[in-house]
Amino acid sequence: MNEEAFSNEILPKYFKHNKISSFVRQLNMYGFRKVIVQQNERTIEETKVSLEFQHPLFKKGGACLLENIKRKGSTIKVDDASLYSDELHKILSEMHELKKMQSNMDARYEKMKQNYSELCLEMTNLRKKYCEQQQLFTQVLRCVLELMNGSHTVLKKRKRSLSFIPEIPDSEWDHQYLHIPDEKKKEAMEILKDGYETVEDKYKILLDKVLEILKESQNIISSVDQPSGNDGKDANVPASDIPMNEDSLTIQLDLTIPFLQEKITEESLEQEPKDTPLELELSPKDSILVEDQSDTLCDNVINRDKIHMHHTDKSLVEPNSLSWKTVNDDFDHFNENLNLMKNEEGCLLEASGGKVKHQKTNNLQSKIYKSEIECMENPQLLLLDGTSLCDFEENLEDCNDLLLDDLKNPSNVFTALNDHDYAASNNATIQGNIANTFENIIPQLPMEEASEEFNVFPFLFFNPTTDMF
Amino acid sequence: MNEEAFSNEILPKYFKHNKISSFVRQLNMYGFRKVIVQQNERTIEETKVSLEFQHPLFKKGGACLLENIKRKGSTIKVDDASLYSDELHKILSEMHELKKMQSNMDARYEKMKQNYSELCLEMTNLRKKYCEQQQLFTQVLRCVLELMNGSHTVLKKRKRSLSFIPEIPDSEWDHQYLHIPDEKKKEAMEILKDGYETVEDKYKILLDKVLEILKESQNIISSVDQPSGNDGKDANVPASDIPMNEDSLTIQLDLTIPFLQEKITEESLEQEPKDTPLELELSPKDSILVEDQSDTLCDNVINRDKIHMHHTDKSLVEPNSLSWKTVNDDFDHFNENLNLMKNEEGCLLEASGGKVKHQKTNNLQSKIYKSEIECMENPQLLLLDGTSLCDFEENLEDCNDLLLDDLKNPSNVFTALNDHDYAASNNATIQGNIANTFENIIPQLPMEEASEEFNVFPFLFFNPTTDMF
Amino acid sequence: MNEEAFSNEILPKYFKHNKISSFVRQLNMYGFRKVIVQQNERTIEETKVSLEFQHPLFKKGGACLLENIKRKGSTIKVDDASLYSDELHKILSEMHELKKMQSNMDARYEKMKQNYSELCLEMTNLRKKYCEQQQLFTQVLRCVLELMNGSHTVLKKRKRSLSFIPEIPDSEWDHQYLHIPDEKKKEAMEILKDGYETVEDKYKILLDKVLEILKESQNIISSVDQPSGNDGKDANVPASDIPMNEDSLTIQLDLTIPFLQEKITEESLEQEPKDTPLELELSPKDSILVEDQSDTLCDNVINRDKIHMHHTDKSLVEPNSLSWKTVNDDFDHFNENLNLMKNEEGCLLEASGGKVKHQKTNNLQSKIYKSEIECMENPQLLLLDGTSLCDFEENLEDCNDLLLDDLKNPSNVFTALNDHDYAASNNATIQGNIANTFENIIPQLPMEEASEEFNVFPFLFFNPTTDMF
DNA sequence: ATCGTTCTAGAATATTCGGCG
DNA sequence: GCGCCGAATATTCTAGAACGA
Repeated sequence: MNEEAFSNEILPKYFKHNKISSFVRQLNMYGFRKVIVQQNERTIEETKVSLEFQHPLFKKGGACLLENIKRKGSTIKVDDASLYSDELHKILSEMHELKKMQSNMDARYEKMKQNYSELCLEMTNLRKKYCEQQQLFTQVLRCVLELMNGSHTVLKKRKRSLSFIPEIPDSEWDHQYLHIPDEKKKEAMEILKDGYETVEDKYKILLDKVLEILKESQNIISSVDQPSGNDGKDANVPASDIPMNEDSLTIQLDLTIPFLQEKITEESLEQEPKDTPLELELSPKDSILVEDQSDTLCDNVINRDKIHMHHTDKSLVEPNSLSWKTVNDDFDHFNENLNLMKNEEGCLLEASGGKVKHQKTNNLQSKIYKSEIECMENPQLLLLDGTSLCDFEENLEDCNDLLLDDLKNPSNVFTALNDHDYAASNNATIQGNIANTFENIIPQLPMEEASEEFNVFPFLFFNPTTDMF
Repeated sequence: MNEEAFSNEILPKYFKHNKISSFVRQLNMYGFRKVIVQQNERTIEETKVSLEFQHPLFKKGGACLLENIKRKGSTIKVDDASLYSDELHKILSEMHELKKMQSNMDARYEKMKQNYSELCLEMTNLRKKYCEQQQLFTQVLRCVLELMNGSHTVLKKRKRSLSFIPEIPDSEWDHQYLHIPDEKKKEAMEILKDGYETVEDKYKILLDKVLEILKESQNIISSVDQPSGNDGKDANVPASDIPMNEDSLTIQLDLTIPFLQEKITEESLEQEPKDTPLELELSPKDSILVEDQSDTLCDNVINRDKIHMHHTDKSLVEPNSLSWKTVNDDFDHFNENLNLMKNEEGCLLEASGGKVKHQKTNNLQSKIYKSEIECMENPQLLLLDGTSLCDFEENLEDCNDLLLDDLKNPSNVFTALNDHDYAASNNATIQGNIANTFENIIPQLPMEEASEEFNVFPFLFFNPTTDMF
Repeated sequence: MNEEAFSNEILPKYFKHNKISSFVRQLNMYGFRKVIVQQNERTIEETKVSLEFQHPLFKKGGACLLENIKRKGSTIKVDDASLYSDELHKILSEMHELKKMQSNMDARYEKMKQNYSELCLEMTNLRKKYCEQQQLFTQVLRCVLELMNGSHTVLKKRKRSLSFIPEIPDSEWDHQYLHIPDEKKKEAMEILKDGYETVEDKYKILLDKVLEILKESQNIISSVDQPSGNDGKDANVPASDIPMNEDSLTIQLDLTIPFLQEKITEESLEQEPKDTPLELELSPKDSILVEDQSDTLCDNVINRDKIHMHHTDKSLVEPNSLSWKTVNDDFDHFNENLNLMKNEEGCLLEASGGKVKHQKTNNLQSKIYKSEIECMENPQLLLLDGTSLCDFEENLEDCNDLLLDDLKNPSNVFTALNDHDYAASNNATIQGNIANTFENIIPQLPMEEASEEFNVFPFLFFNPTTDMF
């Protein structure tokens, strides 16, 4: 009741202080609570000095319970704030992780896309090459077949017109080649056929002549019985009226066999020098292949590819641009028709942004205050601007457009191919992600020496650099 | 009833004030409401001093209910807490969602990457095959051309050296080939010509011999009968002035024509059995097609593919490593030069990170509470870093551009290409994306039976397993 | 100094209470702080009752400063709230960002996947084409080799049967070819050899006959001088001992030549109509190509492609459907075997939903206030349907599986094709959307007329429309 | 590391004022 | 003008925090 007396006299007996506040603090710390008495029950005087505390375990005669009166641990309250804070931090860290993962995925996606593009390039290249090869193959086949057919045709024509006189063959040949019109690519076959037919024609001519000679000889023989003098008639038949004896035949056979051997030897000798450079060129290729199996794929691939394309494209002849011309006089200027065209292209990138708007509603107050509607009600508007998610397809379309653009290029396929590769590598260099390395095997074989006198395939041109037609 | 007395005497007993308004405020705070009486029912006096409040739980004899009369308010804090809690939980759940999505995307990406790698491998394989094929083709062409050229060269050399009766054949050849234009690379033709010329050489040798024999015989005849000297004039014209008797001629013609027919017949007969196995080979293939329509695609496809690749790659001969040698003495060791080289490559993927910054503004509270600045004002800056979203399309664009470019090429990229385009457009029409369909032309022909005795192409080796060269 | 007096007399004058603690609270609330004096500087008495507070703006004569002494607002709470709110909003906005990015990535991934699938299709097509080409090439090679071999074989047979002075050349040939080792498939060479040998055979026959005739004539001559009768010894030499007269010979030649001429005429006439349509088909194609260089790529390309496909596919010869028949009599009905087959398929994607539940408990209040259960509990349910993001991989996997399946298929390429189709259809059945359409055009073209006398490539047929074999 | 002491702050309620309908 | 409420402040009790024992 007497606050001052208590603080000054009693408190120092048990505590190091004489402050009621400190004592109250300890009471609170141990769970004691102030007893609030109704003022009406007491006098104003009493009210003033009310200083009464209570504890559920602090009862008269309950000494044993006192041991359960324990000091309140600290920091329990910290839980709340720290809890929220903890959760927030957790969330924030998770968010960070998610962001990292997303950016990671983005980067990977980019790499993937780049790789995909490169693969598309590869595919396009390969398709082009395939088409070229197919064309080439087709042309070669046509040539061969036409050759076969041509010889056959010639043979037939011969039979009709020539009968005996061989002048016609010449005109026939001319006729044959000059009149073979339109089929841009039948010449090959015809040439081959002509080849056969030529020999066959000669065979027939020989037969004719032999027959003539035989007739003649028979006539002579008969003319031995009854001599006749019609030798001069057959101008086109090589006169072989000189009799042969067996020895001459033997000699000739001896001649023939060496000839074959000689021919084989010649070919062998000629072949070797050709093959040797071929081998020589192959070895660097192999070395390239070996050294290309390095780890840094990107640049290697790009550079190698460039080189490769350079090789191939520049050296490969565009079959379509070639026309077969029958050159009678001079074979030295076959190369004049070569054309090498190039086209270059680029890429374009663009990006647009987006934004997100949002609001928040707090209508909890209304829930809490029973009868009060004053509490604010904040209807929220959460605008998710999803447009940024749109327009993703455009790029793809653009991509396709580029592709189509490439195809529309009126220039030949080679140029497009090279340009393309260059652009691709360029792109790779710029964007920096090279994931895939393709092996570009670019065999290079020595160029075959053109012989002055020989037949040219109508549509085939040999590329000495790539050793390909 | 007595307002003044109440405020001055009663209120201070229970409160620290003596204001009725404060007391009313407390009444309101605890849910008490003023009882409004109709004015007409009371006197003006009564109206003035009406000071009556009521509460649903404040009833006579309902002391127990009083504990349920609770103070309103102080809810703001609680509101906040629960609100935050709610939001936190929302955020956490969303976070979970995002994590799930990301892991999902990661998995998909990994699969995609795997698929892409496989596709890369495919592409590499195909490119290698293409190169091999191209090389093979080139070598074959070279062989053929060299063959032609070789025979031609031989022929010419012969003609130049022998030049016996050479007028007609020479003029013929010259004329014929001089009209063939100026191909830079005439080797092919020369090779073919060589082949022909070989036979032609024989023909010429035969001719020579025949002429010699004829001359001899004529000499004999003339020496028998009446020696004449005008036979040697027409050196190149086979003299047929020698009469023949009917029998010999008839016999010869009979021999010749049947021979040709016989030959044809032989071929026809030989050909048929070839075709029959062709049919036989096709039928099992069809059965395979039928049975291949199994459900478990993945493993089947993979295994089959592996096997297939195994076939092809191992069986294909590396053309470059082959050199053609004309072996005169021993042909048994042609295979020693075979080399099979393989190169393998892979893909690499990498990813880099990015980040997004953003802030948010919440100024709604300020709008609601008129004059109070307590309400939070959270100026926020929401930065959408869109760059991470940018530049995604470039690669795809490039890629697709290449592809489309390829397709658009007006040049004769071949039917296959066009077919492709057609399919692509069709697909595009359906799905709106470009899906390309290629035309699959897969010719299969029966294997020819190998004859025991035949010439081997210098660079070609046949793989019995794959039925390919 | 006098605590009790102060509280009982002064405080009530200015406050509604008389408690020093309340006053101190207010002092603290307005920023006043207790002045702590060193105990050694004061007496114990002083220490006991030290009750001194200070404020930086509470100075003597500084009345004007007092207005700056402000109550510490209940701002802590607001601060907290806004802080949390801020963080929450940040988190929410970031969440939105992440979601956007994820959906973005999803979209891109889908595009990528689609592109990849298309690329896979491309790859498959190209591979198939490659195989076709390879097969074609192989077959052509086989044909050529067989041709060579065939002629050789024929020659050999001839030689064996005729063997008139041919020993040396034959042995040469034999030696040359017999020692060529074990190439399992020498048909190509044999075919070529056959070609040569055919002529060579004729040459040899001619030689034989010439020799016979010469012998005969010599015999005649000798018989003129000294008749002898040893003609019948050579059984393998066609007997030509029956004399002929000139007329019979002439007649026979007349017969022979018209036959050949007739054949030539037939071929020429037949050839031309073939070539003409070829040209006619080519010209429109070219025009199409030219006009395809328009800007609107997609549709143009598509249409062109359709047209082109029409061309190519219908005109390309299906090798499998062709069997080589040596038709001697009628070549007019080869076209009847044309077949055009197409298959279309697609893929389907679908997504299903799911949900996530979670709750959170907030019992912080209970922790703080020992006996109070005021703490709120706000169970929440947050449903996020994330399952829609699942199952994306299936498509890609299917795609790759198809591809790999295709490649691995040990069976021929046709099976791969079929499997592919099957897989595609299967896929479509499972996933239900039509994504990819394959066009399988298997063109069948008429067979070329085989001429009776002239070697036809056994498996190759020329397509005049596409100008390809 | 716990507890005690002291000062300060939190928390709930109380008082007062002003405003809105 | 009245009833009710929001808001600021006041009062009281309790708790946090720093420092020392």
